[in-house]
Amino acid sequence: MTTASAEVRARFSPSPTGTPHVGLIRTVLFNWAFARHHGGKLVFRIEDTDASRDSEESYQALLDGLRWLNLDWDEGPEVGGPDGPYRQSQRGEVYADIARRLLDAGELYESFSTPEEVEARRRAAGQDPKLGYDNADRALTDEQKAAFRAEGREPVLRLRMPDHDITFTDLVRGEIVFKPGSVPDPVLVRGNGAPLYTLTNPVDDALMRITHVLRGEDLLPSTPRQIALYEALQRIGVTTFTPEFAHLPLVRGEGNKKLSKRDPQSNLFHHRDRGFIREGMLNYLALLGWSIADDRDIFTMDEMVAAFDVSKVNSNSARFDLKKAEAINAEHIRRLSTDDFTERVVPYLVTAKILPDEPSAAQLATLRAIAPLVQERVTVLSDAVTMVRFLFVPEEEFAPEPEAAAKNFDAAVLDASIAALEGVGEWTAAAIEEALKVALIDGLALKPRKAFGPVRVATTGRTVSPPLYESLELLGRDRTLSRLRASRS
RNA sequence: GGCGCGUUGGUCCAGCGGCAUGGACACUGGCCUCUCAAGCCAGAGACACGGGUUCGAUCCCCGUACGCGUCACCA
Repeated sequence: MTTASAEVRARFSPSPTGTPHVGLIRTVLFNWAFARHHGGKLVFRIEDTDASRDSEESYQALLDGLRWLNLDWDEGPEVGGPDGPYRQSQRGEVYADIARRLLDAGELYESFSTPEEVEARRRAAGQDPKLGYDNADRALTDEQKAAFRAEGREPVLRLRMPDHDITFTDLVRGEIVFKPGSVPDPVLVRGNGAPLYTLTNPVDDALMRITHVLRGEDLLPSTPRQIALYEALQRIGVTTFTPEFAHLPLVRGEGNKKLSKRDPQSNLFHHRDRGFIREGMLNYLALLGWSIADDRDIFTMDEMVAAFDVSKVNSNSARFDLKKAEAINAEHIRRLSTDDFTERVVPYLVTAKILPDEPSAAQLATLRAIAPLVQERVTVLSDAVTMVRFLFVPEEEFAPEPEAAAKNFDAAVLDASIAALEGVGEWTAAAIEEALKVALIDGLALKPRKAFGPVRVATTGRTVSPPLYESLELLGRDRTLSRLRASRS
């Protein structure tokens, strides 16, 4: 195994099936941070060799997700590069050529055994059929092959695994050894000539001169056969080195299993739709197997890039914890400027029909005014919907939550509030506060909780709202008074 | 079952030979307070087990248990 050139070249090579999974995005993020940290290149390649599972929608969703997160790549779809095309479905001739050369060199051999035959042989020998292929076709004679062909059988192409230990130093886990015989000769090309992942993935990594492969731990058992292929590719002159490997911890869900694609929490867009912001999502994902310091877990992507060290990645699996993710997200939301927050929250209000598709300048001004008070009260952007609804809802549609009204309405308090607010001169939060305190705390000798509860429910409709005086100022005198009066009828 | 990886509070991440441990989330109590948050203070809570190496092991080695991954003409 010789060393690579100095430039770091990392890659991510997803298969476009389904919707982007947070575990996949975590892996992309680590590759991205690794490449950026080392000033190297990040290659993006699409592994769409299984037409029955891959889809264009999934491919577009992948691009959408990565663009949302601002995870950029140096070579790949849409940006091009020297080693394209970057979709494996368009690289058929590359794989056919290499497979032919490997076969000619004796690295691959034709195998005619069906899975049923392999299983039968295992059973006949008293072995566990789960042991898999038994390498029985390694030494087929030309006559035997001709006989199989005469039966109409099409051979698969298998890689001849070496009979020595395969040892490599995983950047996360250290030295890992696989003994000869523990990995059966894998199929690289189907009977119909179609190349499989087992061929295309290492071949493309070799052709794209990838120096570091950071991927999920679930791929650790497939590493020995890939290293064996690399060694074969070196013997036929396709590449000169074997990349380094780093197997990142799995992302688990509730229970202990790998976070399932069926679980909504695994869906990146589910979180985006709820109002995770990219800064929060990325920060949380980074924590799944890595930490920036022992006393800090809020950071920016610039900080992550500066600090990222793949050898510091934890080797045990991580659990996706929504509560922690939300806490991290909330912290990043609070760090946004008021304008930025306002801008980002608008689409969520539009989706919820709180604002029209084209909000008016007045509506945006109101939103911006309430924004700082909302900003520190949300964990995801969609939380803002219920907090600001009272300011934008058409007056005829406004109605306090029945339960809150039943519990909080108090005729004496509401009457006193109406009288006090009618007398307010300039309609400001400070004046409103003064008037209500004089009337309710001093006048009726009420505890603050008892005093303001009815006013809050009558005007905002809910028992929980942004701070009351500021809310009323923004609501305006007319709507405040009419809602208070309505609560008395 | 074979192969491989892992095991520090409920969860995530630190500590990797020298006082049983530090931070975050969650939880509990308190302060603040017009509600809810935010903020501040306090509290509870962990080194899977057994051997070995060592003056000394959470840390190094071996074993056991448990968990997980993987064993396709999917990726």
